[in-house]
Amino acid sequence: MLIPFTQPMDLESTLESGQAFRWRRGQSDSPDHPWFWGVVFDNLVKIRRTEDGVEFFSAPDGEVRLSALLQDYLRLRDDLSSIYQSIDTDERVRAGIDDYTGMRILRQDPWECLISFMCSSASNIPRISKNVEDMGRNFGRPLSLEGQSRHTFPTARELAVAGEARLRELGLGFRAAYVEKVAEIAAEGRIDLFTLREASYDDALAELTALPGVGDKVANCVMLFSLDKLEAFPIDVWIKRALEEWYLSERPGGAKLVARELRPWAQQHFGPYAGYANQYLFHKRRLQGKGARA
DNA sequence: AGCCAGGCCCTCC
DNA sequence: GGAGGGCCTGGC
Repeated sequence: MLIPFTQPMDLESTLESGQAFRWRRGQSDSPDHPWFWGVVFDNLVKIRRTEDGVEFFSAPDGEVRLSALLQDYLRLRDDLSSIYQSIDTDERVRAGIDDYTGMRILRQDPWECLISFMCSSASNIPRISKNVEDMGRNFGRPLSLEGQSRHTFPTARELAVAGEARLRELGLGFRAAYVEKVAEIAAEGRIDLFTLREASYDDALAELTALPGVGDKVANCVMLFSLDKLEAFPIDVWIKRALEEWYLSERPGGAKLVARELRPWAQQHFGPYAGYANQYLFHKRRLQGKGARA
């Protein structure tokens, strides 16, 4: 099915910029319009950009049923031109926008997003992807589309039943205990992530960081990528480097802001779509590498 | 070999 | 309140 869409939409940077960990490139496809395979809300989806829009296939829900959800997931209703206008305050963001025009923040399943970013502590994207995929394969339910097989991301109950020991076997390391605890909390209904979409930024942050293994950085990722908090501003080592070198190194005395002051500064500086600015700066910085200062 | 990764938590001062 | 070390594991 084709979702007609002529506004900027770059699937490659959107799906491969470290927001989500389940997207894989299809093999032997036309290089101009590669298929991306992934799992979205209990559906196996393959998707690609075409001249006219976004084309996709899905199962077990058919394309007609999944179309609205996918538009939602891809945030096709975000008006990128006005967002760009809002965050384009300097040449650094401008360069990111020029390089990755059409990169969008995703609107993911909050549960999968939370557990995925809990797994990101002191890790890296290939390993996080492996952890998430392994959790699905071992504790989720099978999905198939056109002969390809993947698994749903496990529910809170499924992960709670799995337990720390089995999660450690999958290579989650010290994160396994946190995942088990949070899965138990969610399975018992002691936190409802979807209602946090309606909560204020501060309230959502407080609720999330009360969870074991969830600190300021992970909470901001979850809020940005799944809870509609586009002002969220995750500060990891890449963003910290980028801010310090690109924005703060020339401050009087070269005084560096401590981490606690960094986010308020960024949210003030970049405005209500600070999370979009974050994503463009992060993606550009990460692909440049830690040594690049230009 | 030893250090570091897209953090978090706990202990100390 | 904030600096510093420990934590699983894989990769260089």
